[in-house]
Amino acid sequence: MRAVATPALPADPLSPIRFNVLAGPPADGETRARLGRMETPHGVVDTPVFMPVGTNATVKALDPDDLHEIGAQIILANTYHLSLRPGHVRIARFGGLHTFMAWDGAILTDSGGFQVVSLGDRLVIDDDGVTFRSHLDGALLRFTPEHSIAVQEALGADIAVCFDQPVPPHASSHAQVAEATERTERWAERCLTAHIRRDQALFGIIQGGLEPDLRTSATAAIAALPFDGLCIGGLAGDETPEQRRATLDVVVPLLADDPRPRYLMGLGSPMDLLDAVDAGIDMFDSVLPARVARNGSLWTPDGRLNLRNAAFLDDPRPVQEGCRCRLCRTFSRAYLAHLFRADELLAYRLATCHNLTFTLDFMTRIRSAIAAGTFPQLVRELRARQARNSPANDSGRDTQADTSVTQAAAKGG
RNA sequence: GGGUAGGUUGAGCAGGUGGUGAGCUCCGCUGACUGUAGAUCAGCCGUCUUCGACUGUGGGGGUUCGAUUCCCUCCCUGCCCA
Repeated sequence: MRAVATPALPADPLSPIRFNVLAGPPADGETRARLGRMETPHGVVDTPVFMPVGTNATVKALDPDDLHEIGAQIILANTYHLSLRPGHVRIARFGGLHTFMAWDGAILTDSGGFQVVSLGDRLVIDDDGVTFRSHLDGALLRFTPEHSIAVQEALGADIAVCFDQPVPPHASSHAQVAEATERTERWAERCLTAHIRRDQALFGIIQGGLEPDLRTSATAAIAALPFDGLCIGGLAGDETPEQRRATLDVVVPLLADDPRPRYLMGLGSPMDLLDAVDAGIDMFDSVLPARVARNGSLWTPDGRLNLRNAAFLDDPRPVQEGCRCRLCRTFSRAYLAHLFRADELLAYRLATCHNLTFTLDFMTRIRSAIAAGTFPQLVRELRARQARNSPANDSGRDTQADTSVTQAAAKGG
């Protein structure tokens, strides 16, 4: 299959981002994990990196000071949501997303393509673009690759992303996957043509579902275009970890000689991140840690705590012993449990601070292990711990086991 | 003391004017969440031997084949008048 591999492009000297692999995968092939450093117009991003999601120009419940404290170097915002409200033109009048939301770190905007899937039945897709109804007021809207790029240029993030058509999540036939994948390839070229801002990077998106042949062709097609980075879409859905890994094992080797960052869209649970880093991914984003935090689930090395459970009402301990976050530094489990029951807003901020700190510290530990050449040991250790903590018949999506597995990682950092 | 409206599963209610009251919202319990229409959603929430069964409409009594419903009486609560 190496024959299909994309001819390596030289790094674009005009690219607004500069990505360097500091520690590449060892020659023995035990892992494809790599340590990187991405320079953006708004600071350095150490990879592998997790990007907190701030759909509406805010990481829900947090402000930029919180984000800095957590250690966020780059966050994600959403083209679709911001174009509807408050409107990208308005944001542009305020000098762009960075000044509007007072965030001086890096920003990546998602293209709105994901809404094509998440807005489900309300849409009609044709070769030119997507027509659908606003989730805010039902107004009929149309997104095309050109429109998405125009909005993203107005928003002015450091990195824009191509408008794509994610593969429908459930039981898609090969023909349906092929249609979405090939359309995404055609749209990628249109996005590239439409994108003119020189101070903004543009990433292409590889689709292909779980079909090896389509992933192969999509990788070749997208990697052949002069993007600044490559996204892998459609892999944070309802597939199993094994299916995801198998797909990454198709895509990433084709990019072995490619100098650009690889971004797996939508992944966020600790074990999933570990596996994907092992498969050679550099960038991630997910709503998971923040959403789960708002709903009362706190990630710790010993597993996941649901702070709404009665057991925590009398628990004087911090959520996680030794954690550096705002919550654990100061407050008890009992206090947080009380805040959740009383529907107090502070609960959301503190819980979000914790889960994002946990996730970013986990990434720090991963980077340290890669730098030290001990990443394979880390993977083995955490997988063994997961196997120990979950019954043999485990489905592989047991979050309890998943987070408990990160104990060693959290301790190390 | 007189009048009046009530007393339904932790709370608040719906329903029921003689023919099988376990229905709702809170509270409570548990689970889920992966490029955010999500501070959301789902299940449970009288008892038990839980695909079903049983009990339950303030207490007691009466009429009746049958009472949550009709009658008597007592208790409790709100309001009005003394």
